[in-house]
Amino acid sequence: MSIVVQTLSEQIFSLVRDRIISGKISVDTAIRQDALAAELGVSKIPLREALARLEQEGLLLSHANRGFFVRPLNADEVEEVYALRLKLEPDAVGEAAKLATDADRRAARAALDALDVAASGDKTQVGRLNRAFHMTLVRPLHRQITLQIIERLNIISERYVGKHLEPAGRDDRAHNEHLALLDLWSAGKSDEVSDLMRRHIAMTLDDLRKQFETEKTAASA
Amino acid sequence: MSIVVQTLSEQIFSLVRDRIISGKISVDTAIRQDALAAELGVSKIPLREALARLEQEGLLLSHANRGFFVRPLNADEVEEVYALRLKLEPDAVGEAAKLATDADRRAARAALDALDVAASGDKTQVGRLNRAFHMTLVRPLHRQITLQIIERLNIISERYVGKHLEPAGRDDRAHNEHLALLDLWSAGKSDEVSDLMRRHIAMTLDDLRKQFETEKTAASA
DNA sequence: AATCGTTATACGGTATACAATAGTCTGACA
DNA sequence: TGTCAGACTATTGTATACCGTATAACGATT
Repeated sequence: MSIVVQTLSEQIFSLVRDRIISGKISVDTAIRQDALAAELGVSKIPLREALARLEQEGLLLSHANRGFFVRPLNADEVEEVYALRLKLEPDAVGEAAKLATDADRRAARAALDALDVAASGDKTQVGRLNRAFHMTLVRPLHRQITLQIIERLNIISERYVGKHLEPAGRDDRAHNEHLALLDLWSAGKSDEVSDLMRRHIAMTLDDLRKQFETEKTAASA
Repeated sequence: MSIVVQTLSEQIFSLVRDRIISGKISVDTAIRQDALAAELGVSKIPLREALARLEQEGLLLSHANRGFFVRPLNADEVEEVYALRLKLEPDAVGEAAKLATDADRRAARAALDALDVAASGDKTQVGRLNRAFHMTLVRPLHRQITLQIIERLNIISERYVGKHLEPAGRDDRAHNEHLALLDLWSAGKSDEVSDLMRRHIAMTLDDLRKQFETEKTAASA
């Protein structure tokens, strides 16, 4: 167990990232740097470093001399992000299943348990823990860039899921799928887990599409 | 033509990125922040923002209180990056071929011309212009995240290519492949250009593999 | 030789200042 | 009444000076 020192900039990065994901920061107005820095009790240097990182990560946009804005959501990007996930994540999870150690399997199990706990309790954590679970299925691959990209795609997905899918029965289905995924994965059934992951992602995309559709018709009504 | 204001931080980002790509910055020693800032005639604030971005981009690594290091190259990462490119780039180029406008085609042509000029002149620009050409083939897709990811993968690739492949006859082959790519792409032959791109990437990977092999045996001799 | 202090260097961060720019407000003028 | 120039304001982006501290290098000690 290696201890990891985190700089302020890195802590702020995660903190602001989570605020963006959970929709706590307005999309239309620039982030007030002085105000946010004061609120967090830091100076603007580590804050701006974190914001620069977040722009690189695709969560923020910056206009010179106007500041940083949360990247707006739109239906096209959903298609894009899920298309990318479908290309990368199922294969990665399948390969990772072959490489997973006992410790990896325990970690995945633990992540799923934590997700279940949150699902029947602190809903605000569901998104984060869902992502964490997904990532444990990829991590044994030990491919840093692949991992980073998949994590980034999961983060963006989470913004859409959190915003548009207030689960109704969805919870249950996700839970069952996750359980099945974990079983196949733990058994090293590479192809099967790969297939299931493909379907798992595709179904979420489908839910999002439908939701976007109803929201659009509702808006035009 | 929209004018774009660039902050210092963004300029430094590109500048340092190019230095990393071209191997001008040592891999083993931390980047001396005040020295580099002084050399560039800026303060450490925009410099550190740029370095934070570059870490997010996967070109640097930071250890708290020790600073930023150039990410070391290794054979495993080559496999990883090219595997990712093969999954994303051929399809993207194929799709983009369908969507390209006349202006897009002119831009691609121009990018290839610029690359050819550099290939028989200022070799130091070949890497950058090669990447620029590749990106013109993807750009009409208008998928920002896909584009960013592919560009990032191309940048990482460039480090390896620049470091390990001193072209001998390779130049010619690349030129011919690029020309064929551009023709198919401009003709909107989606599947064909996709296939050729797959082969184009695979061949470069193959060259890199061989080179790594000979370098390894040479080192152990 | 290995371990343990000591010291120097550079990093991460704060506080403060300031020029440049974008947005806003105001008032004159058509 | 509408609009347009110009003044005013707020905030960004950058610089400068400074501090505490982690890390590494070095030397002393056993």
